[in-house]
Amino acid sequence: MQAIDPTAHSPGACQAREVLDRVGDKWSLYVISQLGSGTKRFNELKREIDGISQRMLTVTLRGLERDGIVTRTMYPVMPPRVEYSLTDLGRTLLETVGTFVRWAEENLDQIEAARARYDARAGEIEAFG
Amino acid sequence: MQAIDPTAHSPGACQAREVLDRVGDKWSLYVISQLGSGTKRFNELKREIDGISQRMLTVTLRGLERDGIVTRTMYPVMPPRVEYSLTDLGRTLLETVGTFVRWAEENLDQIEAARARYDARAGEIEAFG
DNA sequence: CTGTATCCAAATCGATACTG
DNA sequence: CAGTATCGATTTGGATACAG
Repeated sequence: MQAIDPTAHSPGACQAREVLDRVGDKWSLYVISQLGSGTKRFNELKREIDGISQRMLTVTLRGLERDGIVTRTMYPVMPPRVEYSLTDLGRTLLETVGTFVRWAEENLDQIEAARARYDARAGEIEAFG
Repeated sequence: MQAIDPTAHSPGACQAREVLDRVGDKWSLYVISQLGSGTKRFNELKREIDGISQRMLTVTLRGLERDGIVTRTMYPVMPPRVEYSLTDLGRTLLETVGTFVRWAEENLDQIEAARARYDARAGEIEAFG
């Protein structure tokens, strides 16, 4: 790929970081990934994304909605029903996120192994160095 | 893409998050992106990655080295010379990161527009709602 | 040049309690 | 059900000083 060159001060490269910060965080990645399989309700997402708190799901969904990546549809019934789904823009992002998540899954073993080697070496140095 | 299903408790899906956390953060993305154009020295990276502090560059590089994504080569000369480059694993990640960063750059305008709309609507509600 | 160590401020996040 | 509000703990990150 083309390396990003901040020295060029192209508006795109400088502001892209802000986008990556928002959309590249752990929970956003998982919300986008989950919404890839269709429209979901709030608690449905909460159940499916292991370990996310209500607060973080709310915050993440608001951010993605603000960025035009998910839509929020509220049905004024009792009890309330709110549905989330990807926008067109969100679906283009889904492709990218997908390859990223798959990369992580596919290379887990290699990374774990690398970590083990690194930690073992660090331990050695601490003990005998 | 395939949605991640934490309820399945597949070892890959559950631990992939840990990998994404490390490799998906802001600074890692930029370090990987920069190293895509070749081997770099510490201060070279620091200059090229706008806004990164010495501390965060060190922390980020250590993490990526631990995960087997970058190699660190130290030349015992005075003054010290340390070179960083991507491993084979790192180069496979570069592809993925590249599409991600490009997505952010290419869709910056759409996202900014969406944010402006969202914020305008929120302002309205605050003022007249 | 390439770091490490320390301190402190700010952001993040989870838990909990409460609301329409 | 789908949130909001608040609080305290943890994490993160920048600034600074120092070292091989």
